[in-house]
Amino acid sequence: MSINFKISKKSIKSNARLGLIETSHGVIETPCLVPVATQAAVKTLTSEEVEKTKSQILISNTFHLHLKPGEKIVGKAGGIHGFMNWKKPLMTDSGGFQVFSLGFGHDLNLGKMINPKTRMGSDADLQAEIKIGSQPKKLKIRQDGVFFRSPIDGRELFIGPKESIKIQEQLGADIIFAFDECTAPLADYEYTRNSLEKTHAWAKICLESKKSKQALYGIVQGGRYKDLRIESAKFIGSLPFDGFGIGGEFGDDKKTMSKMLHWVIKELPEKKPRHLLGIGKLDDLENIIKAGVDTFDCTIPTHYARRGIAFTSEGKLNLKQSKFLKKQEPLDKGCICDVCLNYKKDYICHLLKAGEITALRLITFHNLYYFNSVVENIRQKIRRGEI
RNA sequence: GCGGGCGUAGUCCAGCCCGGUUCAAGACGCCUCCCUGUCACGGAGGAGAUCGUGGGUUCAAAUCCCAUCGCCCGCG
Repeated sequence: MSINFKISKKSIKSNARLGLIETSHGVIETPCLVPVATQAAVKTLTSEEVEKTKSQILISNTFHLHLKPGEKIVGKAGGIHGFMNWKKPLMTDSGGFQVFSLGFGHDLNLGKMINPKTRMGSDADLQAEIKIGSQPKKLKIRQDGVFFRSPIDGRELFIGPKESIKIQEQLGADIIFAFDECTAPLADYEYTRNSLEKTHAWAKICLESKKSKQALYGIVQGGRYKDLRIESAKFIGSLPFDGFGIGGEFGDDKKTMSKMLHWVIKELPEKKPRHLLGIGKLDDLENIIKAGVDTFDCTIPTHYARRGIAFTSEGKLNLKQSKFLKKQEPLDKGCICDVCLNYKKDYICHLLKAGEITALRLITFHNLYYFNSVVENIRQKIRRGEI
């Protein structure tokens, strides 16, 4: 079966809504965080442990699994579900983000958000705008798809909409995404428009080439340009997708993000689920949900955990700081996750300083549980009509 | 007792032989910040030594000389 989306409540104070996404691997309560399992693993945790963090669905990556171990291996193992022993729903990202991250993102050393503090490039890079006709150094973006260079052995490989769908069909996630070009934040208007046209053409090809019963989400792009965002949302929204991803950049502050999401979400069909790709700092969650986002994936809880950062009701804590060696208290006083019930900051700080990977496991577990709890609370607030 | 080696930031150590744009480099550690469709052990920045001690040579010494203390290795 594909998926079935039911909206159980719509807020009158915002665009927030409560819903259920039914899949053949179970039901997801939305709004919902989608932890990232790029290579068919939430880094540091087993699938059983991830389940204990109240995670409902994971997102894996087409590009990475295609390279290693290859979709045939995963397919023979019963798809990603069987391969990683994850019994709940799954998504796969299409590889579209890698068009950006391995392309201009790599060249200009930038992330999806422009953050001048961390831009390490030369002044020329800082000024650079990506103009129409320009190509990333390591890959070729063509009308029919993208020539990548394998980060593993350097060989060239081609992924376009057909290829991405075919791979995703073998990977077997419940929800798959159309192949897109995630536009770089420094792309100028003309580049973004041109890129958008490719993403739109690819969206149609993805719909046409899909043979499975997996749910397929189209992806809205358009960069920071209002007319392009609206145009993209109207176009992608008019196609018979099962849901919609919203990709690309969203400014670097909450107001901009909300504003940009409103442009898009207003144009998308009310009755289909919306997934915000790659967004989800703790501070973003309530905003994006109020804007009408149903699901969103983000590496923040897991990635930051591996840098020793724990998210708590007191904010984010850098557990590597020596002061935590003196704290005999859980990461978060109010948290009832296995880690907070059993371990204290002093021990986790020690493990980090000693380079023990157990520290990363404990923080990853807590962060996921904490994020999922925060989202659960937001669902409660919507249910009670508070937001 | 004799001969040899060593003594530079919290740690390991570069520089000394050809004394002056290195009055001090690097690594680890420490501190702060950064990381939004993934990158465990990453990026940026910062604090920290006046070079064992005393004296001498010189315009100028961590770098040369003398003495002294401490440690190490051989020989007695």
